[in-house]
Amino acid sequence: MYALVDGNNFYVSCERVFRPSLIGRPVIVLSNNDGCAVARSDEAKALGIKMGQPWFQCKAFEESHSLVALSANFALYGDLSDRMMAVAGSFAPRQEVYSIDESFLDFTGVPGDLVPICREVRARVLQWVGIPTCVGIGPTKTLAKLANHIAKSAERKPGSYPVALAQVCHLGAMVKAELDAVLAATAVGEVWGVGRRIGAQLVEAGIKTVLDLVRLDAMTVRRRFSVVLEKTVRELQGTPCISLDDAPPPKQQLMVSRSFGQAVTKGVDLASAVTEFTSRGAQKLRQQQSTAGALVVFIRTSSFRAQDLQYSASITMPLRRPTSDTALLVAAGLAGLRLIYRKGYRYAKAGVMLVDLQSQEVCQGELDWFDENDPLPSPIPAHEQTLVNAGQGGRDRTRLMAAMDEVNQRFGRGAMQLASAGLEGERRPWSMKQERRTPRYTTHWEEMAVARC
DNA sequence: TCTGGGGTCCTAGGACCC
DNA sequence: TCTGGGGTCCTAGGACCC
Repeated sequence: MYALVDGNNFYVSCERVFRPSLIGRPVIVLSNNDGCAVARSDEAKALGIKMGQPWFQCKAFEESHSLVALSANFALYGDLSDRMMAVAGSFAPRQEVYSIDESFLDFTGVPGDLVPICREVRARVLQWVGIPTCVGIGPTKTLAKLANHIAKSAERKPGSYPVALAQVCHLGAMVKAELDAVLAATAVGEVWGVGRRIGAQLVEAGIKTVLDLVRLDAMTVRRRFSVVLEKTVRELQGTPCISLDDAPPPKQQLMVSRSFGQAVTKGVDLASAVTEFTSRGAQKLRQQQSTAGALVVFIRTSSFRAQDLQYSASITMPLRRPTSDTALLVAAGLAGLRLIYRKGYRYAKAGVMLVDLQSQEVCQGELDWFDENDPLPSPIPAHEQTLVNAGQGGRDRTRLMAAMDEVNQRFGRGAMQLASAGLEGERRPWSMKQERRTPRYTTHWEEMAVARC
């Protein structure tokens, strides 16, 4: 049996841990640049605010309904997530952390009734971390996900499901008639793996509820739709097709991109953004002990600004050899930027993708030689190449990167960086708008919560 | 004025191989 | 007139997830 433990309105719940006055009020958390709502409290959902709705469209609720809107505080959410995962994980032999607010627990081999165990999981996460959760239990991951959805609905919307299913719902423990009734009351679009597109196609074909879907023949589904949906149907029927992944493999690609806080026109500002994004990417790369074989850099204007001239471009920069060296990757990124940058546009976003990732253990050997008349010069400037190629150089660079990561770990992100990243403030006109961010209570000494008697 | 930032998997089709 | 039967690898695009 699997259990899915999922934080309720996670970002909002994190904010409420340190500001209990927000409990009971409509609260939303905004995406980067305070762009749109990415988390909503139940009260905010009741106001009709949709997931992903632009902030300027719901701003009026601030006045009319005392809506509280906060900038995303990922330092806080990430830290509370780690704590929540640790507490939940202590209950089962295996755990897969699926996203910032969800983890699957694998109870295979654990004796006894899982419902009281999962109630205890819920209670302990609430007491030790302060985050309310719901738990769904089922013989497959898809059924556990569905059970979680039902547990949440039963808690939020009384009357939608039997009260007994609220907060903790065990689909594997139900008798058939009871299970069928619950599945018949759940829309097909709520199933994990059924998105907007396939959901609409299913409804069109008369398959409206989960019960309709679970009663289909898996092979027919494969023929009429896809093997992906076939797996989903088999999972709903109780046959596990998606295994628990408690040690996810390293990422195959890494992306760092941001929309800018304000439109950017100057190349030098784009260069500072590309430097920063590439540096972040290189750091992530070293964290998972990978190297990148190529780097994609892209810039684009805002498609929402119809009155602006539109431009979007990207370029793939192959690296001479796979690397995780910040300076080399940034050099490639900036060389790419030079090739795609055009004057006269109001840029809204830039990003860097690191691709062709492989383990840093793998290292293709190469003879060191340079031909000044090389008709296809490498994108990496010659002086950078000599830096790494010069005998000891490789090892020294690795130590340099390790030292940089350590400094930034200890003194905060950005404590040590490349000069082309620019300094805070006017040298970084592209930096994110975050006007409503709460303190990073648990990760920054100077922002720690103060208790007053 | 103002619209996020990441990821994965699968399939089809083309190029190429023997 | 008649033109095989396997493979692999790569890329682009679509669908999904949070």
